[in-house]
Amino acid sequence: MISLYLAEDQSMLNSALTQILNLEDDLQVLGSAEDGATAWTQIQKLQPDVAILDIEMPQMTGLEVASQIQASALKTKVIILTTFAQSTYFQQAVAAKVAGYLLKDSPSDDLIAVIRQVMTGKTVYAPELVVNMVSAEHNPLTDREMAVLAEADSGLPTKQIAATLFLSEGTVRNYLSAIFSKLGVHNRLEAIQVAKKNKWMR
Amino acid sequence: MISLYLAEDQSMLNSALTQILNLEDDLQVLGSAEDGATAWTQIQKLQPDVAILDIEMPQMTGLEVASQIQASALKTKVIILTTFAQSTYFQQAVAAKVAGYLLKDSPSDDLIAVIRQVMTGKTVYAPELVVNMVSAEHNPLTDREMAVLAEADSGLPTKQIAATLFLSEGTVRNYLSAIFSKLGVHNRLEAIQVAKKNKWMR
DNA sequence: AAATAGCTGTGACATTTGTCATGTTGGTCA
DNA sequence: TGACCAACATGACAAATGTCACAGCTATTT
Repeated sequence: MISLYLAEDQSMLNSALTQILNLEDDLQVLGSAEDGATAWTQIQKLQPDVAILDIEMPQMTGLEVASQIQASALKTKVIILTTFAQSTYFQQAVAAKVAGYLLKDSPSDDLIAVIRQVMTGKTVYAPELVVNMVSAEHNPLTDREMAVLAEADSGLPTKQIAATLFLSEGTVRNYLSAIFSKLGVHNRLEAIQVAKKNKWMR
Repeated sequence: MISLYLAEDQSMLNSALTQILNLEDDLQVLGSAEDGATAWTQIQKLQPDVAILDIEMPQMTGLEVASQIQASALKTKVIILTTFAQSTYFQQAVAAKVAGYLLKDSPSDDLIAVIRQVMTGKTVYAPELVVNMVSAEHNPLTDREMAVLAEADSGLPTKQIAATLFLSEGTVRNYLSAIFSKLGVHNRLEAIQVAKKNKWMR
């Protein structure tokens, strides 16, 4: 019997998955949560064989919970279950040594299959991710440039950006100009869009 | 026996719901799709008692499918199942005379309950929506202003906006200026953010 | 030691953006 | 009919933004 814990903040999916997982003879859901913090507390208490974690949840992300599990050397194996194939998320997940990474864009039977596989010691990643990894454009912007762009994203004018980052206005304009030429655009709005499309910022 | 059709583009949820709905003695899922277009074709063919539709789907949104169903005078009742409580979506759904509007932020048992209720002729809306409706800020921008803002959102400079909307540059700047003063901001980026936060645009 | 890359700055300039006053036209509503 | 508002426009001005060239400083790499 494989014991499970499920953390997923979308109630509809949470309850539906809990039910179908419990239908399997060899699977048992010990509990479920709709936010990361309660999930982490419960996981420590229940010590399930496998924790199925969504990434974007209130209070604590699934990735944070995964890191905690790893840091505490629990025997619990982690499967990340998320919507998007963002390579940054995936990289963090690999860093936290998760046993599986599955997209919500796969049928529920896949989840069941993955659960059984990780219990045999295998590591299972959604194939979409590996493809995405290699083809992912790498961010040409420097840390400082990203910082400036992030401020610009909140709609601040040059003066405010300069103030919050302790730079001169000229420098901020220079950074923005450099960003534009690197990204092949001519204004802040477009630059932000390109950066978001490439998942360099959210 | 109540016959159902399910349109939901997230496979995980689609397959999980299909399974648990089929577990109920009085419910039967005739089929399911992951995009609006196939859903609409299938619904015409199968004529289910109830169609459960996600809104954001490839090819055709759930709201479009709902309108088609209404226009064709099918006996199929529609339940919209979606993530966010956006009042614009909700209003469109009401306009399309849907029988139910449920958030994914409710457990799957609620869905089952709602299915049975709409079959008795009731109309069921998630309570969160009614609350949201009254408290929702209404959009102070005119149609034309919205059109300009939409173009601005794609990062186009004034000249391009003017060209695509067949306006003079001055008019475009005027509209933007009017928008800013209505929204209490001073640049495009902020205006777009306010508009999106208030769900006036996506 | 030299080359490279990132970080910071200045100054000057052209262009774009935002503001304001003002006007015409057409539709709606009391 | 008169008041009002949306749509569209011009012109003029101030402010913000974007571009370019140039330069000094500090790490890191070769």
